[in-house]
Amino acid sequence: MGRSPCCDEVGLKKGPWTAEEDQKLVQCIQKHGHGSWRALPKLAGLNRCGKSCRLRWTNYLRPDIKRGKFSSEEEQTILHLHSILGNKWSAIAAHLPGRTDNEIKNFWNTHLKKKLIRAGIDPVTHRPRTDLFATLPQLMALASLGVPPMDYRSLDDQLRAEAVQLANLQRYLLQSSAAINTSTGDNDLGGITSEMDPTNLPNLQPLTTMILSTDLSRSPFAVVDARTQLHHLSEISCSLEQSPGNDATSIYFSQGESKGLAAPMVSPPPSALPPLADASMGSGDACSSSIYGGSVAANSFWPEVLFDEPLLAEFA
DNA sequence: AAGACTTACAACCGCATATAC
DNA sequence: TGTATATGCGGTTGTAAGTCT
Repeated sequence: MGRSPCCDEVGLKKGPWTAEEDQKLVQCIQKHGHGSWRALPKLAGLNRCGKSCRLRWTNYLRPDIKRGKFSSEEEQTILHLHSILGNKWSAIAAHLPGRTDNEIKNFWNTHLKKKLIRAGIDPVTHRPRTDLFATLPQLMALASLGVPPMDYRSLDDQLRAEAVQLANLQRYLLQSSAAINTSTGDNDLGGITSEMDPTNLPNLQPLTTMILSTDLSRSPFAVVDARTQLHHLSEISCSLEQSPGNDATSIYFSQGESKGLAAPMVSPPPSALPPLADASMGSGDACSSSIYGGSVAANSFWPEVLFDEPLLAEFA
């Protein structure tokens, strides 16, 4: 075991390759192949280590490398494969002819990762970012009305109750946002308390408690998704566009049903709820849809990732 | 025009695994 | 079977080019 001593040799050149070095390397590989990368530099007359030569060849000089911008199809493929394989760049590259793992990795780090983050999606899990939700208790502290008793007799009951609470929270946050927009134009929720009519605020204390105590790892994705979606609402500074049916509860239950959860028995009247966030702000259906190429259920926040069974088996 | 900042990507580093002896 | 070496991989860095102020 241990590290290769291949690059420990002193006096070897590092840094960018010159055209002359490239030419030497290409000619040597065309003539002798690359049976041993360690032996190759000497053979080619290069003052480089074998590792550097291998990298230069595989990432840049190989004749079958496809250069230029990634097509939208390639982008979709990378997103899809990354959702399954994670940062297995070489495995992803194997499904994209002509693209190197290094190139895909760079494309991911400079474009796709940022795109997902802007959309409120965790680039690691490909799920809505739950870390954003960490600040919700502070928001919740703004709504400090009475606490009604809640009796969670079963998980389903708990989920239903939570859905109602989430819907209330959504309404509250949207009201907050609207109040801020009209009064100050500011998006800082820290200043909303005096702007709000307390009689319109839902009772949010049970949800605060639930947020702090719930084990998210055992919660259905739907709960996490709905919570995250609601958190995004706290960041709204743009105008809110009417979009019937996109309330928290419908999101919650459309996801819940897809995960095999019980159908809802309680649902707030959609007409009573304000609309969901404007897609242009970088969260919600439209944005996710544009990222994932349209594989988004009509009334759900999160796109259904289409897992490729043979591929999964391959990497199981 | 120039400095600050951002973006893109080539290249390096070090760890993990495969292979040779 | 154990150890040394070679190779591959993923994370990170350095820097040139582009953009903004």
